[in-house]
Amino acid sequence: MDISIILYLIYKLPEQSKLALQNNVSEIAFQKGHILLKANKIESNIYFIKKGLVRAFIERDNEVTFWFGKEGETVISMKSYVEEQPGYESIELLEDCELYELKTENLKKLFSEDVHIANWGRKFAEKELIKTEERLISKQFKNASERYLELMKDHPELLQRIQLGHIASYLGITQVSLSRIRGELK
Amino acid sequence: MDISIILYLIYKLPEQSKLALQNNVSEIAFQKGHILLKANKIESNIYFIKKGLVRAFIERDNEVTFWFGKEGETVISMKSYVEEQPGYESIELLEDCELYELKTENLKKLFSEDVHIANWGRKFAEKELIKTEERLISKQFKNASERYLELMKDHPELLQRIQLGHIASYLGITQVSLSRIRGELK
DNA sequence: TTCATTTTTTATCATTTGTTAAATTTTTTC
DNA sequence: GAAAAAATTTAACAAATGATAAAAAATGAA
Repeated sequence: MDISIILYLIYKLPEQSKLALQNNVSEIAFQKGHILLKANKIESNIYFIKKGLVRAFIERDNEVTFWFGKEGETVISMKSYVEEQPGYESIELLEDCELYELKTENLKKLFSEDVHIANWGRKFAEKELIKTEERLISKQFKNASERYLELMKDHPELLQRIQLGHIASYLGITQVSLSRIRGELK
Repeated sequence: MDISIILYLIYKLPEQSKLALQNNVSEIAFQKGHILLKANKIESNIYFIKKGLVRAFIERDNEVTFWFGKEGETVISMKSYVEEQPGYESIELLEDCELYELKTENLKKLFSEDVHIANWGRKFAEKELIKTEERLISKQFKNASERYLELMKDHPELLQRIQLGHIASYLGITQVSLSRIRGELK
């Protein structure tokens, strides 16, 4: 997915602002397994996924996957980006990826200079917020089985591309529980 | 809490922008029990809490409280605000409240005109996003008992001000389970 | 292909949380 | 302050999910 489309899907920018933003973006590729962002570190870049698939995970006693990103999505350590503090998540590439890279330092400069880009940044945060809020509510209302069906309905392609251990973790259950749920659905 | 402080806690604005924003804010008071925002409705105002306490809840088969707002916090139907679509939550006043009211229509006009206010709006969404993300992660990592202890630690005053049925719902468990957890902690 | 490794499923038992109903405590109203 | 209403706790049993181990299936490397 081209960068101009990715930016547009967040918020339509006037031509000049769009170019100003795109001029700060460079292309880069990494292989499956690469760790793109590291936990407990202030990250200085954000990425847009041109092609491929990644996951965000947090490690404590166990490891929990809490986000998947595919083509068109933004890879970001939110805590680094918002508070300039070490983030809690690492990002691992689940497939070979082509990415667009943007230095947050440059982005923040553009935010202060260009009202359209500031509103683009606002829309980005707002849309991410809606998605996160919907997941929180889903978790509050639905049991594991219902959340699995919801994922199948909303993102069926992820089930083809991601191994079930990660899916289970994302759903907030163990892999064994997910297998049981899948078994019961047959 | 005064409006100037509330706005400042989100993002420091230059004097002129601050006044432009404050000029669109009016004061209003409602009694405990009042429904400030209604689910399935496109809401046209947002509110800042000067004094008092509110909850956001969603009704389906059962009713789930998923947010509490106290002095200094912003009351908003995020779906209305971001997507101009009917929101899923209602807001009920848990105490008599003094509020600052702001028409989203006016706010959006200011976003397009004033880069500082656009960045204020960006920061607002970003900070809400961090809070929501942290709750989602807490839900993924911790069991009900741990989440209760976390709430006691981070917001002890809420436990004094809010009845346990709402707290249990917020934690994602039944009131009976919460009582059991409290009993075991003694 | 064949063997080794990884992923997924199945089974068993333990723990957590839900459901329902009743008892107790607290708050509100008169 | 007494009665009524609302909120909280307790108890008993049911259902969902976790933990551990082992079996089966799928994938990858030589």
